[in-house]
Amino acid sequence: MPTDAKEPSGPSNFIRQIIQADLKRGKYEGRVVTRFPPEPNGYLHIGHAKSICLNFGFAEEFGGTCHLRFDDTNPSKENVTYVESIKEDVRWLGFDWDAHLYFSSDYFDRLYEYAISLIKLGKAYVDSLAPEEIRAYRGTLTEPGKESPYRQRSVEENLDLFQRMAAGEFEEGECVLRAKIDMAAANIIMRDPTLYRIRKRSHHRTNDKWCIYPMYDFAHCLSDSIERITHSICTLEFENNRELYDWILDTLGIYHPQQIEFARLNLSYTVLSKRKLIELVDGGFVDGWDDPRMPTISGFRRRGYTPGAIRNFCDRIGVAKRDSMVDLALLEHCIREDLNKHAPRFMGVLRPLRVVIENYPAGETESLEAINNPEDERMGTRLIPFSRELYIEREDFMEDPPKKFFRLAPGREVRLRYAYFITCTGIVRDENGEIAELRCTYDPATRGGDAPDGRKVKSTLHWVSADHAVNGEVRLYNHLFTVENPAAAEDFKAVLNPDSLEILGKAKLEPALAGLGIGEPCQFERLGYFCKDLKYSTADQPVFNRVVTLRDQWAKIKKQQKADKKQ
RNA sequence: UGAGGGUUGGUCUAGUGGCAAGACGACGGGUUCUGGCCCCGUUAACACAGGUUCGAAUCCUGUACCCUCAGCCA
Repeated sequence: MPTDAKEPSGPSNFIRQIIQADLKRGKYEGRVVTRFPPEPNGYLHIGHAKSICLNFGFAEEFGGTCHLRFDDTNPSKENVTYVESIKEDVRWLGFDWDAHLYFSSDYFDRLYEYAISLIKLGKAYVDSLAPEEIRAYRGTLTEPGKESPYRQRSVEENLDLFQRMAAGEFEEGECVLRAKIDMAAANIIMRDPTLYRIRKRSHHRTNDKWCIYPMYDFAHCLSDSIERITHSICTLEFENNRELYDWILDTLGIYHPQQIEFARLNLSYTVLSKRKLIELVDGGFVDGWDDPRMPTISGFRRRGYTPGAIRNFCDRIGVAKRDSMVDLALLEHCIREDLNKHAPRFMGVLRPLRVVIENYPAGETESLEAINNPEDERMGTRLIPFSRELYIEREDFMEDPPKKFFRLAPGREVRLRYAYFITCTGIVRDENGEIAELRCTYDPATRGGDAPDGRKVKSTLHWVSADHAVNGEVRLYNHLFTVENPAAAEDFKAVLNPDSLEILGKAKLEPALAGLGIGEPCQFERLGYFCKDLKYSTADQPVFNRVVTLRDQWAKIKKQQKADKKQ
């Protein structure tokens, strides 16, 4: 094994075992070359991240290389915008293809020559059947197909016709190049599959050089072969195509990588099909590909997820061949775990309730020291202004508190984090009878947050000094869908969660938050992790995205109490 | 009812003839200036039926159920 090999991440899996066995047997002379082959027709999502981590991960683990290859064989769907976004996303995830950036379209000349070789071998022919006829001739899952009347064309005629296809002498749909295999094959893929079709479209890289384009099955195995890939790792839906992958390379007698299939990722409460994601974007159901609710890499990035959390998630979900649905809770666990260790803490009040400390001198301000991250003392401390009028979270006060509610209530004493103990002495109501303000007293002896007499309080609240608060907008995100498996719904758009985005326009934030950079995740103590949005933040008003909530014991108790009441 | 795959706690994943393990979740407790983190504990699985074997999640046979394939998409 090469000396630069890395430790495997996560538990072992069947693909690693295949690679290890191949290495042991000396197959591929000890090389490990993988590739990530996206089609540039959409943005990358978390399912692609699994594939990226697998391919780049194995290459790194075994001291090999991983190629980034754009599978751009269909000019009617692909464009450069997608190429750029994909490169950005792979880089952001932390992977480096080094010099190995390729395009299937780079191989169009060689692919054309391989097609000529197949024709000369008598293994491919130009078929002039109409598309509907080809479908009818293919047979069904249980009945064999019929041979095309054009199947017996001579090598010379096929060569001539194929060259004329390439020269633009035929219209789209008039003819195709097909492999000559077996119209009665049990595997439908093998019933003379189409190799080349005519598309009179300009390609984003080869422009108007070609009007014939290779199909996936033809281009993919040959691209793998040309790049001397060793392990061609793809998803389960290509299992049936492996027979064709092998047939093309064997018939041509050229270098033959091994295709290995694994189960694609399914994540609860979201969809991971490119088609459905495009529908959400085009239908205006979300705010673009990078909407923080989207399961795209760019969506997670904007939401405030870190590459490390996503990589860790990919390691932990494992790889296997069975269809599965991973619980979104695992992804949330991964980002909490990362951010808990690394994110600086701040205080921010989402739904402000004004509090006046009656025995605190008006006009006075003092600074209190707060710890930036209790998990990492190297992150230091900061000063927070305190004054007579503050804001606390509306839900941290209840006039008539139920059992197990430890927070502020009339006559009750609680701690303001890093500040003082306060006791609620009165409620001020507005004309509608709603609670408009709280009157409290503070105990000067508890400065910093501890009582010299050793008395305890049941809870600690976050707060922001009214005069010093920065106004901001906060966006709370919830599951995009109301059901675990929206893909199984009759219409997945009908199960979109109407509450997936909640905008809070009147948040009061600790002044230090103004200095936080765009996209740097932080914790709002007791609430969750947030990060400043790169699209909507302005110089005078920051907009914060909630990455994920903190685990919330009280929310569970509340839910339970509500359920008990119903019974 | 053609072919190719699959089936281990609620979820994901190990196991490769010898004590069914880990993570997430859920539940309970401890600790705590975040009802966070951390710590401890509980819960809970080999699809089914036969067979081989001293011994089977693992090997064999059969059954059931699930997924993929009938694009000139990938």
